[in-house]
Amino acid sequence: GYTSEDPAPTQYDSVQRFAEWGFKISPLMVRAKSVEELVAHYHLIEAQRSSLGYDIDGVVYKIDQLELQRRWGFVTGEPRWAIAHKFPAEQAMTTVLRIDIQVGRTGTLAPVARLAPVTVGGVVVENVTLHNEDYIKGLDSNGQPIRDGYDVRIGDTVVIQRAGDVIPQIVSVVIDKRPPDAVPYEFPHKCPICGSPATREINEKTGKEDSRRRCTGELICPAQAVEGLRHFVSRGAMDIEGLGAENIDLFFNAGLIKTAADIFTLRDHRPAVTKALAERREEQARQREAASGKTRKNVRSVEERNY
DNA sequence: TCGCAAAAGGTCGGTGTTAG
DNA sequence: CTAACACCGACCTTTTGCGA
Repeated sequence: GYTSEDPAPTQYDSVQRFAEWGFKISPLMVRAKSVEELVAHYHLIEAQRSSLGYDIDGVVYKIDQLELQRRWGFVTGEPRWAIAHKFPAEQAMTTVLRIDIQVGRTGTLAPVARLAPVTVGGVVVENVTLHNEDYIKGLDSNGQPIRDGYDVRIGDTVVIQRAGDVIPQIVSVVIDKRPPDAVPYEFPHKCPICGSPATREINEKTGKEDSRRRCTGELICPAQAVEGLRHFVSRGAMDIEGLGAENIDLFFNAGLIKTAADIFTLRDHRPAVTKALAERREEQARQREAASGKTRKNVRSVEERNY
């Protein structure tokens, strides 16, 4: 919000003023004088977490003096005068069913692990990004081992968490549960969409191999074409309302849009556009019909298995 | 015109990369 | 070391389109 002047010279006293004005404030906020006091209070709140009646994922430490907050300012959109101390993320165990490769706008082959559905932190997680070829092997971008150096294989039992309580992430591989017939994942050297060679470029200056393998098909690759179109209409680019990723897919598959220029002559193909939209609605109606009745029960039974 | 459902838009916070 | 940015999955809000 906006204030014409500070309610008080400090964070703590400002919030106390809010209380005087009738706002509800958290009774758990304290003013600490040392790191030891901060950490002690973190553990105090952690102990009360489950009985609070609302969800929290940690605590935030802030510089009390508002003048100092202004002086310290921000770096990359993040304040230098406040930092979150999060509680350990909830973890869950599940298995890797498959590894799919997605092809992005720039041709990047992005591996995604499909998981047996598992509830973590209140949501059902079925996918987790594997980032790149080396990440699957158990190496970070500097060649250092991650997950104790274990690779991820189809059939593996893995521990996942939602990093920052948001993004699914594989924490570790339960090596004792690896099926005896599990084999190392072979990262494709051909684009799964267009079949063109997928290569890792060498950085000219550093001589280092790019961590990403990319499809060399460029314009002939449908995946790159569609992703390029999605990017073109996205908020960060042309920001075309009503023409999102779903509709780009529909119109591309119907042959109505092949390049960005085709978007601007869509009006000349009104009957075909209407037909494509109608067909999608019918297809969705069929799927709803087929799924009705059993979907919810299935989802619930999957959740129960997790416990 | 209204109510409903689906689609689209927007956001979050991690990882990972490149450029300078 | 900083800055900028792509990417990812899930959730919530807003908009759109349909049938009554």
